[in-house]
Amino acid sequence: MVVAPKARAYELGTSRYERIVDAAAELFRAKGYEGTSITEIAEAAGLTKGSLYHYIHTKEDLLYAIVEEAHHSTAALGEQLVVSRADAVDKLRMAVERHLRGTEKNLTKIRVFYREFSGLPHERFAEIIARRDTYERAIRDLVRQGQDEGTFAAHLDTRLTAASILATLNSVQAWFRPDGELSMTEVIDGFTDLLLRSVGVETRPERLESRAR
Amino acid sequence: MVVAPKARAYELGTSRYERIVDAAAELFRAKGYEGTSITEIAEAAGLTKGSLYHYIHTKEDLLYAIVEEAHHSTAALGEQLVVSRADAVDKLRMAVERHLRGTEKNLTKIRVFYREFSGLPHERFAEIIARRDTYERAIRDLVRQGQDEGTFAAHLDTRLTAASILATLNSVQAWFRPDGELSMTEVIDGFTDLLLRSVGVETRPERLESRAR
Amino acid sequence: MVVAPKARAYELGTSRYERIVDAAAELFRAKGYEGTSITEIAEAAGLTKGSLYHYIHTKEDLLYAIVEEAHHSTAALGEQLVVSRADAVDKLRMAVERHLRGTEKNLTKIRVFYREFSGLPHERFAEIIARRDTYERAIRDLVRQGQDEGTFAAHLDTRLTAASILATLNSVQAWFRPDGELSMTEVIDGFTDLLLRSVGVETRPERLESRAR
Amino acid sequence: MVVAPKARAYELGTSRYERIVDAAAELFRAKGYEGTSITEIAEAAGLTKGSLYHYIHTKEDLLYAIVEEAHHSTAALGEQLVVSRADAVDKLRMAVERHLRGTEKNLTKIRVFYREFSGLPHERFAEIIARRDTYERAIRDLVRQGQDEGTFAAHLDTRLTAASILATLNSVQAWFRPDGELSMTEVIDGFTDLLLRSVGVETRPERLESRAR
DNA sequence: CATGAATGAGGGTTCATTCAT
DNA sequence: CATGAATGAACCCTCATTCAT
Repeated sequence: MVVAPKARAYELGTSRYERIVDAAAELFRAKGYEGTSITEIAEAAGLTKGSLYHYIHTKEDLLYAIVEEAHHSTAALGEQLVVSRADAVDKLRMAVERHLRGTEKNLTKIRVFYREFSGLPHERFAEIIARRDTYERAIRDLVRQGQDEGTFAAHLDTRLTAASILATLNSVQAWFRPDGELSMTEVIDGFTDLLLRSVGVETRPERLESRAR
Repeated sequence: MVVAPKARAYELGTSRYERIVDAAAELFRAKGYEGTSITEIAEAAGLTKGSLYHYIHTKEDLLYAIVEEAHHSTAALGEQLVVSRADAVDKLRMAVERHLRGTEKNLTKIRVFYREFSGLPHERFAEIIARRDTYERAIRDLVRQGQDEGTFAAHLDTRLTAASILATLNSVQAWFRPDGELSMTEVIDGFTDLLLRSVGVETRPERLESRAR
Repeated sequence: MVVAPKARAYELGTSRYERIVDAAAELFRAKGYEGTSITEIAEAAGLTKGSLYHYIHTKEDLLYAIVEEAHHSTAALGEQLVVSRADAVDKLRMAVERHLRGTEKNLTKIRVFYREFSGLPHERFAEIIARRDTYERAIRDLVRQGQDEGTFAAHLDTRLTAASILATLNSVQAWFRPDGELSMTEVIDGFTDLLLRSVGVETRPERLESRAR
Repeated sequence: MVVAPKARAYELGTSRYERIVDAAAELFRAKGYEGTSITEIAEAAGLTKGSLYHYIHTKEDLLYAIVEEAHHSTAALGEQLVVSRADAVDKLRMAVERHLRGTEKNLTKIRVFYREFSGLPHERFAEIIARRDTYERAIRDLVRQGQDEGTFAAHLDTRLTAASILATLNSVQAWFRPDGELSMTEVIDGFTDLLLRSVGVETRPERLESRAR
């Protein structure tokens, strides 16, 4: 029933509402949705439990808001791939780059999403699945385009290939740390290299002799 | 504290205890650990709530039992890779085959594991992470071995490469359906092909012209 | 409803039933009646929970049996005081001696009694109170007898005096340890001395100058 | 862990929190701690079970609060005896008076204390024992002082004498009734008389002939 | 807007007791 | 006699949500 956050919440820059959502995201990531109590969220956001309900209708609203924000970027990416005129190789490069930059930007919320999305109520869950399918289809189309253009191996099964690409990209949220040893740029370069080669595109020939692992 | 299931449970073929664990696994997969009540598990297993406690000490025990079973096969795989004398290409084939056959065999429990493992208490969680690290290291060693043998591209970063391989293999539990369009054999073949090529091994040259997607 | 232990239980020397009651007494003393589970009692007596019920009808039966044994000696003592022809001073000596020897002999069960008797169901509780009142009346009569004989101070309130005597005697179960520094003989001597003097009987005149504390 | 009642509870005169503690004390006295359910306490205090938990963290907290209040007065008494300059006879008079006035004032809570203190968790129990030991030592010192001053019989064992005094004083909670035949003043006078004489102090000589039982 | 109080449904767990084998 | 299995009632506690002030 209650879907949208209350009106006024969107208006201010870093509004109280955003502070609440961010606090909830951090807690949900660390302790899970069910493992986090409304009281904890209120405390983390600097209000009391009662006051919190001036900004939300339901605990689930918070989860929805987080999931929504987590998907904003990815959702757009699928559409861009479809309308783009680039060749498949460039599209794949673009997909890796944008997908992982999105991951970098919304890391916490995306991690919450991966942790909790299977617990979402049916309607929400279906919505998510639908978006994911759209995105996956865009990747499949990309593979087929590459095969048509002759740059991707012709024998590839598009479903498996898309699954492999998405699995690799989606896995990053689980282990990437902003202050870790690997920068996101390195991840993007490395994965682009691996994924292109996996579909049969010769890449980085110049480095093949010169560089070590 | 209480970790082991009560003794007698293990003895019979498909004992009552196993029925309970299976029922719990199915429910946890569908509704999540927190979303499943002890009463539901008891009903699904054909007992009353009180009777259930003859077989378990705690709801968490059930989750542990499931997670444990989910990991039995994978844990062994890592060690086998380390001691094997095969070359890196064969090892990678073996890893894909065994990993995914394990996924096929314990599908429900592995799905529960992926859904719930981030909510495990610290000690358990650390244990899981340790096992995963061991496995990941085995894969990294495999990649390095391939580079040493000259069959894998020398420029690969072993961490990213291992991450990509594992991401691909681990993703299967999320979408594979025993009665789906793709058989596990097809998945194994397709992923072996993609992963070998991603690390720079020329594969299936004969099919490159002949077969379509 | 169920009051008596099952018939056969009484027959053997140190029967299984007695072992059970003793085990229960020790546990009740240490953990309380409510804090002790039937399973623990069964284990301590070397049977399983199910088997235990061949010897008892109810957990409460065990408590009753313990309380009963705890009172056997004291109950008799009251009657003996009433029928005795001794003078009040000797009667008081006798009461202290017998009461505390009874405490020494049934220490564990008496401690259980003092710990749990206020939780007994009404009927049982009333029974206990009745016995206690009888005993107390015997002590009051003793005091009055002493006053009539001219050996006890005439101004004493018999109720308060009896209360004080009983309080002193009943307190021993709480702190006496068979392996402690004080032997029961020393306790008996010390309390006899104190109580006699409290009622106005000159005692131990010979030691008054010679001995230190 | 959680020991203190929630903050606001202390502020008002007869606050809701106090009403709850009083209700719990009355129930614990009548039915025992284990025998009283949280629901009953809530009902007796005029709230629902859920609301009760705004004021307490745990059922045990209620018991602690009661035990604490029960000990406030007695704890102080021990210290006063130690620092007092009075002679032993006056100190004993003071001890009886103050101890029993404390009993009178906190009768219900003290009765709960005596009924339940053996079931307290170790840490709490040890705390109580420590306080009791301190108090007992103060009484022993009082006896020794009396012996040094020459007013108490020299041969008394201080441990037994203190035990007897405390047993007498502590027994009052078990049978004293505010609306009973004996007033607390009478109890105090009677016990003072008995206890003084028990330690060898001649008392009430004038009444010896004049008054009857 | 803010909040402390109140609620009620539900959850996991314990345990004395019964009973078929 | 012995026992493992089963039961069901009760218990303590948590928590999202509502509401009067």
